[in-house]
Amino acid sequence: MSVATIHQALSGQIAENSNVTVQGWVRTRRDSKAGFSFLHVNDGSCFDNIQVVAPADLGNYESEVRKLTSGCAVRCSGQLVASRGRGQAFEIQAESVEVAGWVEDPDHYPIQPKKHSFEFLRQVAHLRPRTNTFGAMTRVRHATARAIHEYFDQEGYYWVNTPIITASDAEGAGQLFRVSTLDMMNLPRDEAGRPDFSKDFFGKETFLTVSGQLNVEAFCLALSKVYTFGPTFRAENSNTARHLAEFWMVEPEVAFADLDDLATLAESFLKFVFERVLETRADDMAFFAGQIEPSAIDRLRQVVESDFVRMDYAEAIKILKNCGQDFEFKVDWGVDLQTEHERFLTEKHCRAPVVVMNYPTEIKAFYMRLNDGGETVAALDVLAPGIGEIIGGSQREERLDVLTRRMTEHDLDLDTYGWFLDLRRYGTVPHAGFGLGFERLLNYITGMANIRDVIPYPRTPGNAAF
RNA sequence: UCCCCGGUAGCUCAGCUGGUUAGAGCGGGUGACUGUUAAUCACUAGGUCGUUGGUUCGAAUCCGACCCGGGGAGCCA
Repeated sequence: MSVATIHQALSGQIAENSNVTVQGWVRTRRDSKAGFSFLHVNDGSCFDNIQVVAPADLGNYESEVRKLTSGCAVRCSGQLVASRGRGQAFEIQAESVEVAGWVEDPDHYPIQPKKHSFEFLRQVAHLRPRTNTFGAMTRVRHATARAIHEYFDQEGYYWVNTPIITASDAEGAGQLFRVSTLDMMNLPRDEAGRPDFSKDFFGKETFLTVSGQLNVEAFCLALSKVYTFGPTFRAENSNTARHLAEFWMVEPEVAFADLDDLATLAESFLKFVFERVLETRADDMAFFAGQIEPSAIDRLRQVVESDFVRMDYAEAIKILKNCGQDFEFKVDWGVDLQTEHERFLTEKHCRAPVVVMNYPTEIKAFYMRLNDGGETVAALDVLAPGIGEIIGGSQREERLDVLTRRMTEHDLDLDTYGWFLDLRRYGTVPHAGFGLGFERLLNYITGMANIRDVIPYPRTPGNAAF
């Protein structure tokens, strides 16, 4: 009697009429007076449950099987047979049902076979993996991460694990989480009375990273094609469906590449990932399209099949000014595009993903490459129908004198970033990269509305439970 | 951080212009029925109405404060 996953049992990988054992958690139980009970069991290996038919002549039928409720852990052995009922091809005719773990106090078990609000499920984050939605989310999250690694691997990129703890603030802005082992009740002080970080663990002030980009640039200028994929931290007091204090970010960085090369990469990357997820998690995507967001599958297909439109920021502004649409935020050259503008461009004007390129210098970060004339930098945003910005990136400033000047303008400490400037001193080349919020990508793929529901344990202001 | 909305049974909610013992569906228990599909039917248990002050003869209902949750904005990925 071999142990099988429910996926194996249901997908025809196991010969009909052979004996199998499945292990998982009961979703529902229905009793039939004809002399058996139906157990629906899920082990997370696929979206579907397997139906176990438990006959009344099992030794523990009255004492145990008839007392099973949602959430009980069971080991079921028997013959895998063609189902006599509708709704599933195979089922297990049980010869034994062993209860591995009971549910204490079933009428208070939070996960019932019914719809729960996502707000409620966040409060039981340790049990929500047992729901259809979070099972599907977890598998799609995995499939997406895999697709990302697979894409970069086949394109010759190396995954670089940049540090989580850092002494530098990558963007010169944004709130950071402090990392310290100092005794907060008894802080060592310098002469000015300020905390003396030279006594801290690293001998200086340190934080959790807000981006791996600066660190990965060093590897880019040696290994040519690299990317980061890891956790990122922002201590901003943002309370929205799109922000987390701890999230995962993907940041490819390519040497000998310009902004157009980057736009090409972004397009090919997104298409590959969407296509792969649709292919590998068809069951879960069907669930998201059926229960969460009707367009979930169609809009991914549309991105895969469409040609991305490329336009300059200046052109985007011109379109928005002349389109006759009344926007809440006025459009003019020099302003950053609001979500309403981005969505107009991608959903109404182009009806396709749009890459907006060459933004005003003022509204972008110091490391982005200054275009001729200095008015704009070589930055791009990829806008997708239904969500807006999904990727932001730029060609990097590779010229030492220009970068030094811009860092000074942004009030950055040149000593802290000495190593970053070194990269422009020794064999500098044009290079470019982008950043993609992994959870935002998952929101887009699954149609889940809140970013707190596409990460196992969301960290947001005032909430680090579990 | 700002602006709105909400907190009533294990869950989803109704009740809220103040007035006898606070309701429903689902879930739990018991029974009936059935190769059932979130089955169906009957019965049943279950609530200090977020906390705390106040107004009142009387507060789930009105007012204040606080706590928690959600939506929107800003910031951004």
